[in-house]
Amino acid sequence: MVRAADRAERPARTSVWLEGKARRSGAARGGQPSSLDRDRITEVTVRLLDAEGLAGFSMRRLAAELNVTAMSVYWYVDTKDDLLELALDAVFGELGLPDQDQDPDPKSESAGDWRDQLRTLASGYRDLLVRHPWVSPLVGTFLNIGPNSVAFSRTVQRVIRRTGLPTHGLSGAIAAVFQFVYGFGTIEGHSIQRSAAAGVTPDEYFQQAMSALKGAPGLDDVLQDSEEMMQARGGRTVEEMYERDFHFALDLVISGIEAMVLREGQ
Amino acid sequence: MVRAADRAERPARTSVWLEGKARRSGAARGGQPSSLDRDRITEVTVRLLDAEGLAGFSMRRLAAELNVTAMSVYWYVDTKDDLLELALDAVFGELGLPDQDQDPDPKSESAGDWRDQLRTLASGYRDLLVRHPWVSPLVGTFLNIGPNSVAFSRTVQRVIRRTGLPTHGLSGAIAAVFQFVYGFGTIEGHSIQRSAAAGVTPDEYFQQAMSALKGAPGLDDVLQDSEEMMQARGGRTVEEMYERDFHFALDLVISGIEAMVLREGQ
DNA sequence: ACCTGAACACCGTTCAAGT
DNA sequence: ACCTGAACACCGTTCAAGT
Repeated sequence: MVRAADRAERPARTSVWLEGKARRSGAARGGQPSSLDRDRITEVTVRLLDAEGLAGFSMRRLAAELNVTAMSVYWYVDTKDDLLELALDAVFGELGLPDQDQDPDPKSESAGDWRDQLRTLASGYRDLLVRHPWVSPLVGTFLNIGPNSVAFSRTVQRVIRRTGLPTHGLSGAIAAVFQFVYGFGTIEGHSIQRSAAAGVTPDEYFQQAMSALKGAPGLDDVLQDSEEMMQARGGRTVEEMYERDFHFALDLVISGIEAMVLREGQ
Repeated sequence: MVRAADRAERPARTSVWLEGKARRSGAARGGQPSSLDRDRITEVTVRLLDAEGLAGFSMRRLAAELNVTAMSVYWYVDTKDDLLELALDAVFGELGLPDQDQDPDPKSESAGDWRDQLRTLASGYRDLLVRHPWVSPLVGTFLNIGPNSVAFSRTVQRVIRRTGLPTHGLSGAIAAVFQFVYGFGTIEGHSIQRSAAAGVTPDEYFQQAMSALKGAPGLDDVLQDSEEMMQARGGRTVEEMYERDFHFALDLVISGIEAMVLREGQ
């Protein structure tokens, strides 16, 4: 935590993206390119985070992976948080957003249905959170002003404007969709991570958890309710259940947007 | 992270709540009560987490606060994670849920409107996440089967059943509401925490961030869009903006539930 | 039954020094 | 310009020992 003394000494860190200016980027001199640069460091960081999780990642572990001493990385990056911010924005680049200047007229028919576009963006974000479970805590921690996160926000805003919602409802609607996806993807990612850490499939883990809970006092009726809901959902695997819930909830939110458009329309 | 070797040695930790049985609880012998017990340890843990944040909390720091050596706590708790699970469930007890056996008939008029009940639960959960920003990462990490979290889930299920949704849509609707609240409260809590760490009010922090971003290339138009949306929202403080967005989004999701009820009704 | 002290294997980061 | 080594002030947890 930040204590008063720390605060007096230096301004609180805001973001890597608000740094002095372009950082040394390898291959500076005439010789062969240096083995290290921000891109390579970021790339290996993402790989390690995927493999070991946020808690398992350390500067020393990273340095070892780069065949370099622990402190070398600090030449390219001021703090571990800077590095995590870089990794975070890097994976936002995986999202594959639609070309942004194409179709400048939001009302044209060829612009495509906002519902489909919203579904694509939401699914992409969900997949990102599930593929990289360390993304979720970082999204909560940092300012998210890297180029790729900004491109994502920009795209989200553009699509939400197409709904026909009044301006005062835009940010609320964005929250309803993407904070839902954030929460959903976070929990789904953690659950997959947990079963992987236990060395079993999600389905096996689910069965184990269920039978472990069977014995616990006061939980039996909750379990019964859950099983009832699971039966009704009809999914045969855990993954299928997540899939059905996600799409039902997304349809629900989209219907909510349509209702708000009608309500505030006239 | 868990490596293969660790896995072979012992079964993966699941939850404090699935432990052998009741733990030593102070005042065991005839003399004056021991200074330590799980309740007191949990209480101090919550206080420290509130004050220092999840990153600032440590077993050694906790022991110091309890005027005890670092290892004493391990008599009452197996791991730090156990302790965090206890703290997590403890704050879920702050939610003040409606009495659960009252009004057993879900169709009776006096049961109250599910919309109001949903709003109460959602607001309570949001406040919890904002008041204790360390709750959010823990909700994502653990199984959430402590008595108070279970009571919360149970209440949520009961209210959602009153909407009239078909059974196969219940879990999706729960996700649409409470994963949204989870995401929203997480981000809101972090933003308040960030400004507090920087020693300024949320409004001051917001101004600072805005002017810092003014210089950054490629962000100007995003800023302009954001300012436009803020104008339209009409909130005068950051807190007011969060408030408006939250309630707009919640209304939106509730409208979505109503739409799904109608759609699947006949 | 409860608590301690020393130790192990880690952290992020600073700082002076090397090439 | 880039990298190293030693050091500082921390971690969670184990283990043998005390009372």
